[in-house]
Amino acid sequence: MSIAWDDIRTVLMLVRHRSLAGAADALGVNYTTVARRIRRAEEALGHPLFERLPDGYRPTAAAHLIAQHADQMEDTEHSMMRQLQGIETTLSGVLTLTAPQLLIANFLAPVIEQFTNMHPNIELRILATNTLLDLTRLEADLAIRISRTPGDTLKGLRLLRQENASFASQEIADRIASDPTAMIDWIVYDAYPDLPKGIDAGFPNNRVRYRFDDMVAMLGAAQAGLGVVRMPMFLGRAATGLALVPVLSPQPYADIWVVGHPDVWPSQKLRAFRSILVKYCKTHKQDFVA
Amino acid sequence: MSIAWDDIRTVLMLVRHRSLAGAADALGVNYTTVARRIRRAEEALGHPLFERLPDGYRPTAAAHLIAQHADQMEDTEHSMMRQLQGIETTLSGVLTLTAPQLLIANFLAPVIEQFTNMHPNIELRILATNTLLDLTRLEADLAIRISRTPGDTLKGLRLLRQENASFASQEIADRIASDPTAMIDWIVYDAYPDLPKGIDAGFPNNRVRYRFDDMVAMLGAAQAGLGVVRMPMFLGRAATGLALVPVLSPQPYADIWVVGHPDVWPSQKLRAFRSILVKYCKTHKQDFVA
DNA sequence: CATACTACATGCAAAAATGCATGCATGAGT
DNA sequence: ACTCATGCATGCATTTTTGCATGTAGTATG
Repeated sequence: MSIAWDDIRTVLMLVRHRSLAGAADALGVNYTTVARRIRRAEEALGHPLFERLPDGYRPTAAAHLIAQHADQMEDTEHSMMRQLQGIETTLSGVLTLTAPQLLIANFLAPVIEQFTNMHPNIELRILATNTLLDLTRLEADLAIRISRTPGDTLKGLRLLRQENASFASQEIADRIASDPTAMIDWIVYDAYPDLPKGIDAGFPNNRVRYRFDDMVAMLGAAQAGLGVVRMPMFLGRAATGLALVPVLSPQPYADIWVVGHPDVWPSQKLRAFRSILVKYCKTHKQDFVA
Repeated sequence: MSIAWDDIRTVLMLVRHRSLAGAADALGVNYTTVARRIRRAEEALGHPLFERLPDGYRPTAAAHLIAQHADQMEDTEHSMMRQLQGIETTLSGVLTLTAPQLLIANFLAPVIEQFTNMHPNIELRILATNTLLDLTRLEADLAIRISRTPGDTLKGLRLLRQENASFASQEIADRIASDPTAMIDWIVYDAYPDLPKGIDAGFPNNRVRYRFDDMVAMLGAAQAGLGVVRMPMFLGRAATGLALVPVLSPQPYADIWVVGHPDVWPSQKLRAFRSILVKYCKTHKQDFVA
């Protein structure tokens, strides 16, 4: 009566995903393999672990017990992998980075290029995403985040302070300049559906015209001349066809941080990347404020 | 960059046993398999884990890091296996019991027989040993131990209080009875090399004649008429050819306990065994005291 | 009622992992 | 110097594991 560690992990995944296919995906194997490993585990333990119902596998109490412990084992594994990364000294292998897509497209691209040129043996993997990835699980080694604080248990470095302002197409900008009292149409972010605070008293007529849940889309809408958007300074400047409009005076916005798990932080690869990143940010500070 | 859990376990075993063959034994595989799994792990991590020296594999820092975490994972696995045992309700499968050899041979045999008759589907595995097995690692499910306390973190039930006395062959017993002042030869246990305390004043001449490190051997020596041995009441009575000699008056000795890990303790199989065991002990109390 | 979809079982061929036999290097014992 | 034991590498045959193709049951959907 004993069980292979790989099979423990398979039970965990099946409990977690509730279908052979889901578990198989998570494990990177075919779902038939999952079915067979489960059967093997059940035989090894002399204990049924799942009920085979017409709509899927349903874990028994024993399976839940296993999953609970396997969860702990997985935590330990992740901690191990992070620490292995942390003691890594060679400048080769993969380095995974995550950052907001707009920051990559409009600011970080040169950093990435410079890094890959300087360290051709490091394969840089970029995850452009808006959701926060879990650095504890090593979904990424480093994350560049826009937030007021670095993560809870993460180690972080403040790269830049930045400011917000209002931007619109050149045409709209001209119109506002010529008649500040005309109605100004705003494009706002879904999560903050009201008019931005701090609109200058010289522009009395404002209304929310569009609400988007995606900043890329808002940028496009502004470029197409649909209205005024509040956005970070660097973005308004970098995006073609947009002009600063003085409706909203520049105001501080969430800082830009680079964060990582303390375990992997000391790795040479990460040091190398941070050094280039920090240098680049220092020389481009002025792009982020008025 | 990731690693199979079975390979983590293999690294652990190789760090622990310091040779392919040792690790292979522990894992129940051929040593070439261990070598290949290690190579695979190194390739997966892109990291050497062992130096190949002429006299064996020597773990690198990374391997030690892995072993350290794998150790934790193993603890979790053991805890899992124990709890799985604990929720077991079927009266089938294996039940592993450990007890001192002399207790099995001279007292427990009927319990074992009765149990296997009542529960023919349970395969009873008996480890007759003097060393303490690790119940945390599930080397055994239940242990019967002679000691003053139950184990530290173990759950225990006191089965019997017992007393010691002095025994010898009939011939010696007769000689002592006819002349209490004649020299009495003692056979003592290596760990307590002096004459036992509490020898009755009526027997003034005593000396240590033999020292053994094994109780079975001492028993044989006493039966062969080499001298007087202090031993538990039940043993002196059960062993053929021995008679109680009044040199040492009966005195309390370490109790007999049945102990187990709290996780596995509730299992139906263990309950069943304990119930037979306890009943048997109750009806045989008198064999253990004067 | 036909249709598509999900979730799984099963048989077979391909791929991977394993065990075994053989050979080499080193160190200990005689 | 010779033998033996330990510890490992390598090539090959076998076994095990895996993936894929096909088939079935239940469940929506129009």
